[in-house]
Amino acid sequence: MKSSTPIFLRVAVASPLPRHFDYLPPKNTDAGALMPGMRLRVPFGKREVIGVLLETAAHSDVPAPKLKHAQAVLDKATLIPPDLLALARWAADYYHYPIGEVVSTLLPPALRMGKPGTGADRFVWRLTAAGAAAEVSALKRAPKQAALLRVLVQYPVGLDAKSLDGKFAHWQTPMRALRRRGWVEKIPVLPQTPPAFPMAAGVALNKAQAEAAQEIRAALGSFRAFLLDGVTGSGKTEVYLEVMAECLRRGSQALMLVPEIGLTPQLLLRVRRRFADAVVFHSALSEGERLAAWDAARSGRAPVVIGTRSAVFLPLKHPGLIVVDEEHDASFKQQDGFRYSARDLAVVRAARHKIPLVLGSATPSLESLYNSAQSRYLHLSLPERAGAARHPAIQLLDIRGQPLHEGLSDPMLTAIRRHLQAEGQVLLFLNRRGYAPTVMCHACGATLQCRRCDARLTLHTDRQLQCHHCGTQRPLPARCEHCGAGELGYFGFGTERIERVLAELFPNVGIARLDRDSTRRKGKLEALLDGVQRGDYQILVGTQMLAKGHDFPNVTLVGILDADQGLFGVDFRASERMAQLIMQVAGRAGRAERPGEVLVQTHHPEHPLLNRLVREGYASFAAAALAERRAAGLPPFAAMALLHAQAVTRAAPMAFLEAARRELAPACGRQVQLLGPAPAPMERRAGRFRAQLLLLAAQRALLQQALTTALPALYALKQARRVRWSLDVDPAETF
DNA sequence: AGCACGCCGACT
DNA sequence: GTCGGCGTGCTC
Repeated sequence: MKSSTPIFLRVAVASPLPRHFDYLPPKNTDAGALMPGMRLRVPFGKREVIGVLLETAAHSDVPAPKLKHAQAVLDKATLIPPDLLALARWAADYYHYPIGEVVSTLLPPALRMGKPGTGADRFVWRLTAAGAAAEVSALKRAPKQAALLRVLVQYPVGLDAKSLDGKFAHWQTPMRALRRRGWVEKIPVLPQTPPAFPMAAGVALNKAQAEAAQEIRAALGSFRAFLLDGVTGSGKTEVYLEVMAECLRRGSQALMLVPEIGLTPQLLLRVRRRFADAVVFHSALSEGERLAAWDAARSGRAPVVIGTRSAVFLPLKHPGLIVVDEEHDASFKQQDGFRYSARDLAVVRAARHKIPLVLGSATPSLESLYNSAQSRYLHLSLPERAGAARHPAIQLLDIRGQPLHEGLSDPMLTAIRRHLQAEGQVLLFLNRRGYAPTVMCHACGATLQCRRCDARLTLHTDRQLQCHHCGTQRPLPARCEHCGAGELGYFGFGTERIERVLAELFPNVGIARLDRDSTRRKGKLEALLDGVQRGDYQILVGTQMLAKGHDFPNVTLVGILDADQGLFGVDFRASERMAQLIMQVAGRAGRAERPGEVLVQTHHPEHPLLNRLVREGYASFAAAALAERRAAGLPPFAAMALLHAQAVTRAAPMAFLEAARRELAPACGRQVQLLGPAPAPMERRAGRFRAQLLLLAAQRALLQQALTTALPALYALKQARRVRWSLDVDPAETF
């Protein structure tokens, strides 16, 4: 039946334009069958692109002559479920990012490019009563139909497309013929609540774990956010698994988000051991694997999905629970393009689904601690370590004026010897890879600089100079490029240098170095970790790679070689990061019955925050750090946004931001502070000059309002054309 | 983003 | 004489 009222399609088109585009329905299409979340092929300028239908509307603001017809509908049913589409629209608003790009990031690449959704379980074909009674001999002149009929007879419940593909080369045409005869019917399969996912029994929980699990379990079926706070080894994972199991028993799916580096074989093994059908989702999957995982989540076939940041956008047929493990981890925040926080979106998503959310961490972000204090989250603590191990004692080593042997103080070396003699393993943490971060000419004092960045080059043991900011490499020159003298000295320490020194000091001890360089080759990380477990190595030297995800049960001494880096960073979150890193690394020690020892080398043993951390623990540190944030009017006590610009010329970013400030100022009023513009602390990076403008407001709504008001004008600025600019709402780093 | 149009420099 | 540099404009 044709309707006389025109229908307009609001379509999200992947383009950097912050709006949707209106179209007329495709010709010869029943517009009533168009559902939000379907993909459309639409003409866009001079080309054809894939768009996603956001909604249909009875009117359009676009002048009629401009409106074009969509070309075709690519999906028979809604591809992106309405709840997810709504989340995308919310996120596009919140992050002030173009809706087309946001919707595009929801889709796995295969679907983005217009390939058909797998749809394997959406329809089955089965014989009708007439078909079952039919004589195959009546199909003598249609052997393909006859063969198909013989197959279908064996499957009274029907076969889906995937099964048919496996049994029959070109079944579509004969199948259509059989349907015309009325012998076969095509039935949509309503993905029913998965009746019983196979699930192994869990381990017995201790009292604190059981209580935490009980609190969360009781919230299933409603929205409630929990901050599950427990030191390394306190058994957060068992609590997650227990609640996930209950979620599955109720026929719902559980989504678990983990940091990029946290998706370790160890964790996967634990999850898979409990839930054999758990599906993994991360950006390293192939196109086909991503599509399969996406579809498994969407159809409800996947009881558990475990994935990194982007998994927060997976469609879920029966959402029941979201878990964010290591919620403080920086990798939940996308750092380019659509700069969303998967952790924050998980909270929003759980609230919209009316399901519980669990944020877990041994070192919660100050944001989450603040939200707990405000009673927005329920704070659950797992106080002690599971098993017998005690929390390791942390001790500061004052290295001011102390002799250092290539970065290692006497007390540190003594402790290393002592623990090695006691047959313990030693873990040394230094968040700087390479051999030496500075190469300086002894004759003229010039340092070797990256040509594309305002940064010094790091020397590596292969005598290559590497820029850790843009990745460029060049060989170490024989003489100074400035004065021609051949007196280049190497200053500072990286993991490679520490490794070499230790090899000289402890010639008979196995040393493993774990950093991005030593684990670049596939399988190398696993091999090193296996070696550590087997006891091939007694000393581990490494970067933050050591802090995350891996257990080192025989490590009894943890040495943090340089705690000072984080104390005076330019970013207001530097001390929070350093505290989290120290606690995470410290947590690697003493997993077994042996108590661990943690030594922290510092030039600032009297630093108040560092002292709080070491003497009283992370919670005390966090309270002090939060008090500082409050006094300074910084997040989480204020809402922040960062307007960032970069260009090959020095002037363009500043010119754009000056103009942006003029546009923003009236919208900001006195309630929203504008700070800057100012060149970024490292102004030039990878050949581009960078600058930024900071927006700060006591109330988030005011900040959002100012951005919403002024942003269209920013897109229209002529200075915008000369730069690459981006807006970062809730920036994780202020550069 | 992509794609086209448009106006000024060094080459088959 | 043209090929092509990137400034400018536009996408329902």
